[in-house]
Amino acid sequence: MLQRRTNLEELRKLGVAPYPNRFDPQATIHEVVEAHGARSAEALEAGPTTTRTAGRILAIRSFGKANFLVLSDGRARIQVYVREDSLSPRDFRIYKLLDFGDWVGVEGRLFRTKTKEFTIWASQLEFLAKCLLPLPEKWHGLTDIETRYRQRYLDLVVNPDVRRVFEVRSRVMAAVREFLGARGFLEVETPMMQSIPGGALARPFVTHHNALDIPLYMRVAPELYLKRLTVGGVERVFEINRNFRNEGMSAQHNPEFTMLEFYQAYADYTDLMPFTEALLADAAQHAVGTDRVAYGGQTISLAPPFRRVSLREMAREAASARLGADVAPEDLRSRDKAAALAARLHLEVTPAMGAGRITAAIFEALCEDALVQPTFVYDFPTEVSPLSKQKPDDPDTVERFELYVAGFELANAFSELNDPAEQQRRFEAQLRQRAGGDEEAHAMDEDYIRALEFGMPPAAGEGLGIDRLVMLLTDSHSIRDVILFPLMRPKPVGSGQWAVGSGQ
RNA sequence: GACCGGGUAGCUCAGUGGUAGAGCAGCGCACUUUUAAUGCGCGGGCCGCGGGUUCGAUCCCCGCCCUGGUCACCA
Repeated sequence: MLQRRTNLEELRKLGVAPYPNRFDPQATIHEVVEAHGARSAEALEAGPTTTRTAGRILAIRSFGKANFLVLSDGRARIQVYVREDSLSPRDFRIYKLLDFGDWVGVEGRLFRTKTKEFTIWASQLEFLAKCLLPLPEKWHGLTDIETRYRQRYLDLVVNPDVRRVFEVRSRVMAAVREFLGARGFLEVETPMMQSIPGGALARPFVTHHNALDIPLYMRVAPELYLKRLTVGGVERVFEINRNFRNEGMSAQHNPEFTMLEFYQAYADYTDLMPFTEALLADAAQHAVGTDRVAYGGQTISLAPPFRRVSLREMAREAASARLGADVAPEDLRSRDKAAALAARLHLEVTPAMGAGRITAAIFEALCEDALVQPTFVYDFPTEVSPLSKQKPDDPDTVERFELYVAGFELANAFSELNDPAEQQRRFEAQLRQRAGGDEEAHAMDEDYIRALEFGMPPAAGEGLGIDRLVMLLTDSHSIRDVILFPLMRPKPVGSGQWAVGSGQ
């Protein structure tokens, strides 16, 4: 470390700016490799090509008069051949002061070494920035998971696969926007700070606005605002942005996560199933070039159509299988019978839980993990779906589905409840659950009721977890692997320790 | 929140109740096409923090902090 500072001072003495303001590359390293990396030694000899590029030094190999640098632009790497008699005395003195991790620009002719390595024969060297701290070791790299998340920049420097994950993520976002835009959906941004958090059953983060002296909540979902927009006549609308939920963290849960929500007027939940299939197949095709993805040693096919099963039927079958006895559909309809069934399955049931919540709990406990290939689980109990529309012939059931893939929930969609009186009753039921100790129960939102009273067209809406989709497409098994700066407990930058992540 | 594992050099990791170890990285020298370069030499540590047991603790005991995984809740 001291040596690096000494080298920086030596550069200054040479009149070399250790942090110059700009450099003019002709091409990125990635572009140079793309354009010329396949050319043979003879071809490079016959048609000499000079290039000018820049990157971070990932290796220095010195052999007396023959010296090699490996530069990276974060996407590709290229070797640079440095010899004293090809450079000006100034540039060679710069070379002697380089450290692993420094940023440099080079200009030179492309060729292949005796070992066929594609290489730039440096004729000019520009110093671009000093790396004062040692980078992780080149062979084992950076494997400490905590440091990888806290100091993602080091992870990106040393682990090339990490860059790929975030390139996939970027393409997923672009493909989703393109898909929806092409179908007439308007992208909007709605409040992330809300005075009444709503649209999902979850505990919010609380903050405070000083000038208004009011509490504000970080949104748990954009749902109620997007539906207000359908009231306003925006027939197709979507938002991709962060939601915040003040709950536990796990391999599938980060306190802030990115969700796509979209709403389509005049449609119901059955319309969204083929729509979702097409959206996912398209996103996969654009992001990774295939709709068959490897995940945890299994192959998951995102090719339509996906399997469809009713939630009650799945819960009933799974309970029957677990108990080795036939469970009748009625056993999930009455509260007493459902509670007795849950007890036999060793599931915890609170007094506030009705037959619907118990059925959902049975499904989650027994069925979720087994849903590896994409599966639409449809027809949820009304009790766990305060914003969904009931089936015309069955008021205890709503028109709702969740899409499960690889054992986790990827999307949640339903025919939107647009009857203000019924919505009022649902909110009141939620308030009773809240009074019964359920902190995730939905709050009353009178302005939302009023909006519905102005008339919301029939519509179907869906939320889709972008982080989880990226996990699926990149074979990532922790949500932290697809979020650049996942939340970490703040940690001081101690002696010898590196810096902190987003928890700072 | 519960359970299991981890915290030793910049990085990756060994290790022991009695002066703290390796590889890589760093520094010096040699070397004109190497690529985990090689060879020789040299530096480098509150062994997570606090207490206890002990003549003596990095090691044993207790507590705490941080962290990875699993489970519970959630998308």
